[in-house]
Amino acid sequence: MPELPEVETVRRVLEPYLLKKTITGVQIHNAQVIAAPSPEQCIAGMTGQSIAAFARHGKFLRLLFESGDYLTIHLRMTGCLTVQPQTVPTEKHTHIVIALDDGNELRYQDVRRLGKLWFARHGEEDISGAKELGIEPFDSALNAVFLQDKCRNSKKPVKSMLLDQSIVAGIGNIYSDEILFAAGIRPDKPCNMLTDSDFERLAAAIPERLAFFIEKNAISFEEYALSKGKDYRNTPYLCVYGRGGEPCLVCGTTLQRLVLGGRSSVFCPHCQR
DNA sequence: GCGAATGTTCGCTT
DNA sequence: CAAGCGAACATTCG
Repeated sequence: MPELPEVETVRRVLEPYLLKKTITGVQIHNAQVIAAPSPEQCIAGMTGQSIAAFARHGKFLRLLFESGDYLTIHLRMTGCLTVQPQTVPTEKHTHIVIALDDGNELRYQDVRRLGKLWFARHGEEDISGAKELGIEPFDSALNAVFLQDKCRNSKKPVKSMLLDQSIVAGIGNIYSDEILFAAGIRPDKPCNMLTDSDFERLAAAIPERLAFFIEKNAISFEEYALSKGKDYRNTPYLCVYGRGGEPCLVCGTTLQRLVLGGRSSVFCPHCQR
């Protein structure tokens, strides 16, 4: 459950089932996903805590406790959070189970185990990397001038700039391609070659596309639980991602695939310049 | 069997 | 020294 629209969907779906709940116990089936501190400290630190908020920053999720302590979660490629009754058997690859006082459990499942969780005390330095994030895509500070400033001295492909979490937080490989398609810019166009008009269209396309996909991802708690948190409703609405070799939905030109920074990128050579 | 997959970080080479 | 690669993490799927 990876990019900002999916992470925001998880947050919205689970939030009502987490707020005001108290943690009655924590099971760690695989300590590999705990980045810090030790599993014992995580269990001792979280047990008895009451959940005050469930927040998102870029692709990070954070459980904030009444005490000011907090648990930061990054799902990376295949991490997945669900809230299920204790009576429902856990799925394969469930690594962390956080029992709540209403009989439900917050479960962390991750096939590839690339995701990470960090528990931290109030006032303790956050080492998750979340504080190195750039601005949120929906922040009014995200405009053409902001992007232009970040791109001034860079010859990097514009797609790499979009994937840089320290500039704009939350964009990943799917939505960077979708944003560039919407903005009509080739993913390999160097940042320092972007025109004023490119920056304007890019600044508009970022929040527009992400908001569109958050809306398309909307799902009820029940449906989310049924699909084990793995329902990817965005797929039917993707214009370019995963469609290399297929015709462009706008002009019919065959979509091209290329590799940038080790990530596959698909674009329309006619619509994107 | 091989390559790729919604992400990030580290280490090595330009 | 910055930028830009590939590898690593680990598993599944086509």
